[in-house]
Amino acid sequence: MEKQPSFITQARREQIIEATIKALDEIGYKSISLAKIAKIAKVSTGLISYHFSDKEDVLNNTLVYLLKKQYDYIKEKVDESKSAYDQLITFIDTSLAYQGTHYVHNVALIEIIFNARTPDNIPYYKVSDDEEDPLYVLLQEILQDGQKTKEFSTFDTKNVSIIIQGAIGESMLMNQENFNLEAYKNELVTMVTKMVK
Amino acid sequence: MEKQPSFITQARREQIIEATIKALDEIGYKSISLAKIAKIAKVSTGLISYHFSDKEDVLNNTLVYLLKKQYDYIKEKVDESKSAYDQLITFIDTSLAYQGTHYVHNVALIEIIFNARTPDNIPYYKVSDDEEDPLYVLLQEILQDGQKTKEFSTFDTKNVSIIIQGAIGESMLMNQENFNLEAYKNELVTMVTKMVK
DNA sequence: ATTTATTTTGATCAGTCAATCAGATTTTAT
DNA sequence: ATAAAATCTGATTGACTGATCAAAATAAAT
Repeated sequence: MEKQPSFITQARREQIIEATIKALDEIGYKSISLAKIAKIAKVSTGLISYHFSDKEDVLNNTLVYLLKKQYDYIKEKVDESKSAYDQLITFIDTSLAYQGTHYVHNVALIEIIFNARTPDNIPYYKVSDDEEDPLYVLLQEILQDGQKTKEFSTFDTKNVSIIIQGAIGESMLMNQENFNLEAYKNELVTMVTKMVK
Repeated sequence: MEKQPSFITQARREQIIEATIKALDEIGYKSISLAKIAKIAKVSTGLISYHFSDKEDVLNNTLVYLLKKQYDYIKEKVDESKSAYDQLITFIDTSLAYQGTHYVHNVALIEIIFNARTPDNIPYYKVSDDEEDPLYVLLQEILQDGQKTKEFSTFDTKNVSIIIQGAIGESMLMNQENFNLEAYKNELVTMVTKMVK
């Protein structure tokens, strides 16, 4: 039986993870150092090594933390809707809204996904599979449900998931000044409706 | 008047840039070093410094090189089509095809865009504007043309450009094994047709 | 053939950083 | 109160890397 980590350990780990997120936003993956994380978290560098096996372990845990937060946020909202169509719109709305409300988290997510590599040196963005990624699974399930209930027409749910996720993801990369998130949301909802109905 | 770089200089610079692309694919932006680039290019580290001001200069020139290659490839094909609709389909086809034929170039492009930062530490992916990016401009022009000639319905060309570019870009990140690029291309063309017609 | 300019090498230097660890501090158990 | 365990610090170490530069090799000019 595994021993539960103490509350102090849990709190420290979260504190270090939050500092890592902030550091990723400020200086990026390439320049991040344990010293920088320690400074933001206001702890010593040694403490990071005490709570994590190494730097990679810190970043892996930060990635898991970020993915879970994002998924939980979206999943909770989607579950409030009943029809497949409403769920689909909620999925889009919430995904886009998350970018506004959790901007720094999104930046950190991008920084890790496009830099972290598996032990055999394969980048995460090449690994991340639409069959593993819970958000992809959720979106595909919504589309499949809609086809079952005849709300949606016939199309390949996997490919349409990729189109929608791509359209959502692309807006993350938009320059905030020249970009009207609300207008984009409306346009995307209109277009997705044309696609699936 | 500026002196033209000699042929040797031009050839060496391209050799180093091609080695950089290969290195980015192999070990990624984070781990890339002048020593690694030098090893792949089969030259000494000092030679890189002789032809480029610093490491950042190497990567900036590699980015420009990659963007130009991609744009030229797509632009040439698009210009062969006449109607706006044909151009739009060609744009999608060619963009997706480029990923297949120039896979390593695409990986290198991703590695740089999501890591390189401006002197004031702003990531390129936050800078890259749909108003500057030639590919975005090209796509928006196609959409605007189609609206002028009544081939397309009314919609916001900027936002729809983002949707289409997102759908194209997302497929770059797909695991090659479980992903049928040809089927995706067909689905995307179908969906984009529904969107713009 | 000789001088001058260009190109290339690889050793060296200075700086950075991840990881370690001996010892200090705090918490928990007895 | 005391011992044991857990938590934390910050200096140190060893490895790595970008950039420099003196000297060598090559090419071009005279």
